[in-house]
This record gives sequence, structure tokens and C-alpha cells, in this order.
Amino acid sequence: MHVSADSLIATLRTRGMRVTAPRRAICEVIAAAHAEHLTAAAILEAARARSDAKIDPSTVYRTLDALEGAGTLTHSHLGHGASVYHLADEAAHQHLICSSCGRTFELPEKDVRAFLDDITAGSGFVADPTHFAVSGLCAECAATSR
Amino acid sequence: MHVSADSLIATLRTRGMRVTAPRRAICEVIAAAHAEHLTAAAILEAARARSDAKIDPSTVYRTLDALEGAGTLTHSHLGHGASVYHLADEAAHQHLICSSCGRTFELPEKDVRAFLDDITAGSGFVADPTHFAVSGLCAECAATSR
DNA sequence: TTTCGTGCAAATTGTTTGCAATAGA
DNA sequence: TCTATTGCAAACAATTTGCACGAAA
Repeated sequence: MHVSADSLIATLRTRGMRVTAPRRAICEVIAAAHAEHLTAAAILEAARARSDAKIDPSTVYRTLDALEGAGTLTHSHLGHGASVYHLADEAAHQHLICSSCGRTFELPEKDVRAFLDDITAGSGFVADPTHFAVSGLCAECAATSR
Repeated sequence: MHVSADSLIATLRTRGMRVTAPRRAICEVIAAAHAEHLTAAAILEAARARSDAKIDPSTVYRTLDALEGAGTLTHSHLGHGASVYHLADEAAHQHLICSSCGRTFELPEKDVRAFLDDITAGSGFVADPTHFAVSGLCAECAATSR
């Protein structure tokens, strides 16, 4: 099931970190996002909307870093722009980003596995599919461009 | 065979673009790099060393854009940092970047093909493996971390 | 009462853009 | 000549960092 805001906060507390209003708001936003992928800017905006505390971008990045350090959160690079963050408990998936329409797609774990095995077989390299997207053309854009 | 500086320059000329000292120097650097992947900063530095013309970063980016527009050059995103540029006539290859030691590897076209087919089969998505790297752990780092 | 965490402001990195002067064709 | 191209400086977006104050523990 999905991680709750409380368990994210508990994670921070366990690591000896202090629980503050900004951190609480950020954890709530991340928990509420479920599988959605949010940019730091989106998290900041949502956290500000949810809390009356003044929240700074740097605080968002610092909290995100802390959660990543704890292993509960990961970020991926979808394109040329900002990174997106999502809970680490999600199934591994490969992001596909269409260079024409900009939409992103997720490749189910099964298909990713075949890709990973392929890479591993040749080089001993242990790929982490979550980190970078693969760019290309989505089915629709590929059809129109032809 | 590899593209020569002259043919890159000819490409620009064919497109109705003017041939200037900075462009000539940039083309020479790219041609001399063969299969090496250079950042815009590296291209700038090398072009400055090779020409007595004053060359600005913006000129490098603009020339690189022009060559990409002509289809002779492509850039890839290897990691969080700067893009790298290389001639488009190179065989398609997937970059692997080790998140631990930072080294990059190239996956031969044959192996990439299996991956591409796999992606295409499921989603109709036409992947371009050259654009984004896949991050993970190289064989060595994976061994030490275990 | 200690630190840790904060907001703020400024620095960084990589890249893009507006502009007037310059130099190809 | 005439317009593309330039260097410069400033704008950019995403992110990081230094710092003194304020607030968790």
C-alpha cells in the first residue's frame, strides 16, 4: 500500500531529524501524490498551499534529500528540465518521454526486466531504470511523422 | 568513415549559412573528436585553442544547434550535468553511466536493438537510445558494493 | 540549552536571448 | 550592400550554499 505522511515523518524522526512544519507539509504532499511524479517546484507550491508556514525552495530540496537518503524517496530525470520525485516503494518502471509531444509514459516492470537483463548480460552493468527516461516518439507521434 | 571538418563546413554552406572563423574552428574540433563525446564547454575550449578568433559560448551553442538542425550532429544527456555532442553518423548506442564512479560505458548497437524491440513491442513507442543515458552501477562498482 | 533547521540572499551550472556592431556573400 | 553572425551582457531555470536567527529536542 501507499506510504502515509505519518510514516514519512516517522522516517525522519527515526533518523534523528527534527519534525518541523515545512517538513510535515512536504511529507503530506508526497504521500498525497501517490504514484504521481512531482517536481520540486510542484511540491513547494502544494506544501505552501497546505501549510501556513513560510516555505523556501531550499527547504524543499533539503527535505527531499533527507527522504532520499532514508531510502523512501527517489527522483528521476524525465527530460531536459526539472527532476521528478516519487516514493521509492513504487514498482520499478522505465519512463518513456516523447520528444515530439512531451508526454511521458511508463513501461511496466515486466518489459523493463527484459531490458535490464539484456544490459546486464553484456556488460555486468546493473541498470537502474528509474533514474533516466528514454526518449523517443510515442506511438501517435510516430504515426503522424510518417 | 568519419566526417571531415570540411564536410561539416560544407553542410553549413549548403544550408545557406555563412562560414565564419568560429564556425570553422568548431567544425574542426568536432571532426577531430571522432567518436569522442564532447561537452559544449570542451568544444569551446578546444575551438579557442585552435583559432585566434574570439569565441563565445553562445556562438558554440548556436553552431551546435545549426549542425544538429542539419542532422550531422546529436547531443545526449549522460548525467545531471552538461550535454555531450557527437557526430550523428555514429552507430546508435546506449550510454550507461555508473552512479558510483561516474564512468560512462557504451552498449553496442546489437544489445540496444533487443531493448528497443522490446519497448516498441509493448507500447508502439519508438525509442531513441542515443538521447538519454541509463544510470546504474558498473560491474566493478556493483561488485565492491556487494 | 544546544544544535538542527530555517528563510533569505547570493552563488552555480548550463544554456538562451536581446542587442548593436561586424563581417560574410 | 545587406543581412547573417558575432561577442557581450544579461536573463534563464534548477539547484546549492553560506549565514545568522529561531525553534525543536
